[in-house]
Amino acid sequence: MPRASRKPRARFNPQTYLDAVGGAARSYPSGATIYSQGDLADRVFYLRSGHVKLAVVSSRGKEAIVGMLGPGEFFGEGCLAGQRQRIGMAIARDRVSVTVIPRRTMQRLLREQHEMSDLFISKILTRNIRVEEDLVDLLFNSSEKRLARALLRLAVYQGADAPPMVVPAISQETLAEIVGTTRSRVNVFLQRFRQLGFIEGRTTLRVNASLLSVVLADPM
Amino acid sequence: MPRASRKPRARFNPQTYLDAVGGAARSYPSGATIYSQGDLADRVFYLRSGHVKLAVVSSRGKEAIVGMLGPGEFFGEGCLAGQRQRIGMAIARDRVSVTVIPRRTMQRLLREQHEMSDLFISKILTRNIRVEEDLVDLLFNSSEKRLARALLRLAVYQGADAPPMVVPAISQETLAEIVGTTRSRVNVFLQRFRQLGFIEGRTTLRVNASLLSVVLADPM
DNA sequence: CCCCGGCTGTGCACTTTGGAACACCTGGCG
DNA sequence: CGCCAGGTGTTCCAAAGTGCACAGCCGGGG
Repeated sequence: MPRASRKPRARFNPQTYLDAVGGAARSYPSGATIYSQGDLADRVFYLRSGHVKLAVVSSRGKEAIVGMLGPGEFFGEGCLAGQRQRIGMAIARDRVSVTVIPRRTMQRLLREQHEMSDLFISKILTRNIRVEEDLVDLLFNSSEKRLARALLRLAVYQGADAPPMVVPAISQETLAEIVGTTRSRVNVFLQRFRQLGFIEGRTTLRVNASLLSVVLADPM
Repeated sequence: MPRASRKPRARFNPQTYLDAVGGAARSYPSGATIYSQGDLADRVFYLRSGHVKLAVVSSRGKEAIVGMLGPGEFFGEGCLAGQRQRIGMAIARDRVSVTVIPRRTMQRLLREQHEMSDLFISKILTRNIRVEEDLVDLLFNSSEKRLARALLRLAVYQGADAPPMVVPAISQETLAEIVGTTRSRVNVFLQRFRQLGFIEGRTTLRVNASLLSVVLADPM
């Protein structure tokens, strides 16, 4: 193989390798639980299509969202670091299809396929950075700013023409869990943003990114 | 080499490999800044001895501690995921010696040395889990519980005889930054813990682990 | 021996947040 | 057509947390 080329991983499809080692395809309907807290942790998942939320529930019922993943991401990788049980749960947010790789297979794959391990490391590091960002966000910013940040992150660029980005329908309840606060609070802030013209619409809301980011800049 | 043996990484010294690729040794006095926010991110550090704190400062001066590292850990690895600038700072907490590896060298090393990449992945995943724990801790628990948790984590087992573990001298200010609250608050809780007999001593404080963990179990 | 800086002990006013309660809308379904 | 479920708009109060101010303690250096 031409591994002397300068950027060998410009387009690399991990699926090929995962299939080659016999990774099992599986799919879940929206809302299905892929694994839950306490389950045996002995495989890694590769998210082929759809979206997955990673959440943890506290002893007193509250739920916190620690990650929202899209296609091409890995999850359940804690087992590679010696974790025996899942410390959180993975829930399908829409129709999801994954490839399941047993722990040892994944370990072997990471050793034997450079590109695979490159990709994996880079994904993990990126997730790591993301979680750290969330941590400092939580430490530094008020719920209002965190909500603004979350909205900006959730918003997707809708074609080249429309500047107002759009947040794919999400309940205030879920927003609250992402931001780490209560629904009533989210509601109040959303209202405020609406009145200031930062967002509009009810279920799927349109976001004026440049306006909304004013909230973040604001001293307090 | 006998790589057929079942547990090849039982004792694996990464330092050998780091030296082999020309990793530069460097050392810092206590309190020195290893890198700071905004610096060019083009190398990875391997912590040979001493302790390092990873912190982020907000636009309004507050400082948050996102990690406390000990010997054998990597840091500054964000650059492997395409980060151009350091998003936080690394400070030596005592006399520290590190090995510095340029980004590309590290990437090559990770591809070519299985054990290296095994080790690295496992370290990164562990850190990841740790940060996620902190995140949910912050979301679920009150400052009091977080402080209790932090104390338990900081405490080190002092020889086989003495059940009371010991927290290596640390200022209330730093504790506050770790826990994510204010010093006055930390002070109050420490006082409370003292009165309940959970801890004793002033500068380096002795911790009664089993008693202190009562705080964590407590409903509220 | 005294002063100074750094850490600790404490009180207090002000803000933010959580949690719960209640009315309202809207779409689906019998 | 009326009911129900699930999400939304709104309000309120007590609990938790922040920021600040000020006093005390303690060790080291002039």
